[in-house]
Amino acid sequence: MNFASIERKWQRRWQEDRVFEPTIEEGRKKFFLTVPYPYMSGSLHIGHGRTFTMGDIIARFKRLQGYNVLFPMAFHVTGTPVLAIADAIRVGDQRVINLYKEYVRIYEDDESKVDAIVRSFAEPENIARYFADKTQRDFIGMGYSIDWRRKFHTAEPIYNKFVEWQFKKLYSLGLIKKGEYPITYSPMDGNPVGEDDIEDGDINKVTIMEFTAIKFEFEDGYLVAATLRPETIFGVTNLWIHPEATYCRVQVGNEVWYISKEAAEKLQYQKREIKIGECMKGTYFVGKYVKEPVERRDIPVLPADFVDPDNATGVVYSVPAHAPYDYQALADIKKDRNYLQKFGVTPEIVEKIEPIKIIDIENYDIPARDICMKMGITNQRDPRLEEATQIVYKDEFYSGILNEKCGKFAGIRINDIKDEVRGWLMEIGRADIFYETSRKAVTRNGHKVIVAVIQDQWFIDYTPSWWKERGHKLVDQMLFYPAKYRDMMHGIIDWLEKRPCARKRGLGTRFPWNREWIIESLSDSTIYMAFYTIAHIIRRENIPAESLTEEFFDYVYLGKGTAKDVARSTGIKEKIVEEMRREFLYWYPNDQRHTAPPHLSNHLAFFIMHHAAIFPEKHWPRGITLNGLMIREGAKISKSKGNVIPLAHVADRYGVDLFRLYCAVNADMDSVVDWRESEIAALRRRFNNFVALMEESVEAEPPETLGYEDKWLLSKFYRRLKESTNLFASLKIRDATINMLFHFMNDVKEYENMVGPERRRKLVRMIMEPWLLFLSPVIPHICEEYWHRLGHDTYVSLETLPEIREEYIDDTIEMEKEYVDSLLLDIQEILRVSKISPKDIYIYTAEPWKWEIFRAIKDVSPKDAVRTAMKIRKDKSTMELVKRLLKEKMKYYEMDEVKVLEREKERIEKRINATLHINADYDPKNKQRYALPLKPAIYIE
RNA sequence: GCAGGGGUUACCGAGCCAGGUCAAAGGUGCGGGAUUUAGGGUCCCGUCCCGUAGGGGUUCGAGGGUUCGAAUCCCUCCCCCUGCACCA
Repeated sequence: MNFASIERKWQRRWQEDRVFEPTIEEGRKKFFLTVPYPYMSGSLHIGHGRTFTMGDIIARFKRLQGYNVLFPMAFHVTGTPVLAIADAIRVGDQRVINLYKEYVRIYEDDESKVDAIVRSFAEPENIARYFADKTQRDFIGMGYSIDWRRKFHTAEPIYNKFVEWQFKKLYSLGLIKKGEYPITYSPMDGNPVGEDDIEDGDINKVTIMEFTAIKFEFEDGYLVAATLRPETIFGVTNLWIHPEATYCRVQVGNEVWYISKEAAEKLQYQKREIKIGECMKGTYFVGKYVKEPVERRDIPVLPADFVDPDNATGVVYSVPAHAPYDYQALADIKKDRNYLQKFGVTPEIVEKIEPIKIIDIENYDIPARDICMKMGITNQRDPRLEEATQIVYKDEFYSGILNEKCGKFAGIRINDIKDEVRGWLMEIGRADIFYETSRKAVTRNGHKVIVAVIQDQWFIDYTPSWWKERGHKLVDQMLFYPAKYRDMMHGIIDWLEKRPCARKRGLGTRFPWNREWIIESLSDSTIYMAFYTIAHIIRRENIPAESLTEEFFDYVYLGKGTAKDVARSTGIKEKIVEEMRREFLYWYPNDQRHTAPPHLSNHLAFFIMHHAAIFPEKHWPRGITLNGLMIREGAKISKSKGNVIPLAHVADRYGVDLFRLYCAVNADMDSVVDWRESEIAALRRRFNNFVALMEESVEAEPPETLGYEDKWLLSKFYRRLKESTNLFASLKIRDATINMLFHFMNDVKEYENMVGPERRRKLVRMIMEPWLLFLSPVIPHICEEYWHRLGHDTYVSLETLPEIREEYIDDTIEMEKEYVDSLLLDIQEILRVSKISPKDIYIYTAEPWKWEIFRAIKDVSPKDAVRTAMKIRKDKSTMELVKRLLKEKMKYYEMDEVKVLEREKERIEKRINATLHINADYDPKNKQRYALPLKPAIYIE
């Protein structure tokens, strides 16, 4: 059977018949499901596929439940990556060109065509358009039930107008602010740089460190040392400076700072009014004295090689009691008198320096000294000093307490005091902030990356309490699955502060109040689900972007003003304006947003907050569901690992239904699913078995009368159908599918063993329709195929859930089967252990009095069971019976054991190949006395 | 560091939130058998240890505790994974 062609056939027919293009039907319940649109910097792979697949499975299940389902999709192109790719291709970056050729080859065979297409990618629009087009094809090829009429991409003018509207709403609520902000920046390029622009930025992230720059009085100004541990200022004994590095006199506002040349250059990008004056070698400072800011003690400036002029200010202050580097440098210098003399420093200056201990901590005396001795470090160039620093820092941070040398901060834990010390130093004008990158970084072009402070950065200010309150309220009202994410979302909302919302580069929407800025990509995709409700009408009517004014959106989304006025001012027909308003009112709110957990702290938080700010409560989103990521053979899927499988290859290499089934079944929604070839093979076998069952029954006639075994299978089927319907409805898609597919297929196997394949064909035919219906959300193509081969001319994709035929669910029949099965198991175990080859098997059922006792104690607590039983039949054997019933944990069920055994006699005999004797008088080992109700005694010869 | 998640019988992976019916689903692998089976298919049985009668023993990262009873609840410890903003 060629699954790929079956899949394509149904996908084509769904498209042709516009099966997934819902229209509003007043009075019919609707369900509006969204999955975040993918970013179009390349083609998608199976890892992305999991989320869209789960979304589609949910959409399809909701249709089965009778909802009018809208499941739209669009494409995200906002931001710098697409732009950066276009730039790289334009300048002939071979690495990028090859990567994109790989992408394009997924879809094109002709190599010259590949070349041409990739060349066209020099224009970013072309990248967006090409991959949007191909991704749509991929999605159709995955069988997703998407309404494509509503698609758009985020650089389109009509979308820009929508985003502008959103920002105007936020602005009028006072949520758009302007201020300073530090970012990573390339002075050579004159641009901010993001992760994508930095060499190895994705592997080794560059973050921004906030150093405290502490000013030590020196000559006409300050020698400025930078630190990440401002609280150690109380223990300063000297400064370190690199003797060979260049330092400059810098005018900072009305102050004079002495810092390294590199630092001075960085400072130009961090502060206004910086003037770099004359420069000098580090030796100029060596041997001189500065005043520390707390007690204004004079401390010396000493030379040290470990100082990096290209890190922070290039000046370091020394706290030998607590910093292993400082301790060791001091020790080295004390040992090497010649070194000092080279710089004209008298050794006595150094001799006098003793560590000043300012932090009390258990198990340490002088922490820096202790750790150096413990680790055997004897030289300031020892690389283990880094580790030593980490250890001391960690211990001090968690359990260290500032001692009496620390003035008003004495007695406080480091943990709690860091920022306060800095605040205090800044207040008294002795400290400032100096930003530095967390590691040395260069752009992909090899240009240096520094931290710059943007002076007029636009922010969205998430701090207003009214806004957070609304956000929390929204979160409380919505469904979260898995539920644990609700608490997390509350935490995220609390944590949100100001967020830059515009950049100078990239594709997207221009900032309404300053056209030089582009609205940043996560800020432009917060409430766009609303845009889906009208996008197809905008297209159908060819409405120009200029008509999509603030007034227009105010009416359509918020009901402000009148359609008539909007029509007059925009030139859109009043009827059409009304239609869009109706469409929005019908579909909104977004009932469920399905995505993956990485979106939680960014996109989903903004999604919630922006809805909370802009829309009335009745249009707040109703639910968020999340599935875990997909990995492959235990490893993360990534281009750099070379283990990517494009979505476009799924159909041919695996089969779409198989992929969907894997997504549904191979892991719980919230855990990681591992795409492993060995598991796929196993799943394929079982999927094929299912298909074979269908194939063998599609032409069969259902049975005319029902026997005991038939009733058993029907009971199993409808019981599982009932369970699985509930499981699915509560989003336990995995459990529902396993139950309905694998567990039930095992039932069918069992059934076939009892009745043979002919009968099985007939019986399966009887339940084929409900079975196909139920499985259709997960494996829609094969279900559609057999649905039609059964003669239906509707689409299984538009059907409703099968009826649960309660009349077939039969406890008695199932219990009787379990009874016989457990008897068989017992017999087989005896045979295995005793190694007898049986000729005759004697079964002794429990005597009536045992049943009487069983009945009597079925609802009695174990404690009172014996007493209750003894009232009925005062005998030692009664007590023994009760004890055994309790021990075996026998569950009460009324049954005529003999009748069942007589009925099943032949089957049991066939199964174990021996003659069965029921309650015969022959009982040489006196076994009957061991018989329990529902657990007969057995004797074998 | 902060936050979240996890460690289950050869492997993957359920169960644990609502403690007992859990030696612990299902699959894979492995062993045995069946099928007029010859290449991987399907079906049955077994797969922690012991056991010539359906039974017993020891397990669910380590160590404690609560309970008549814990893989499941509480505490401590060890190990692993993910996210932490201006980036889509």
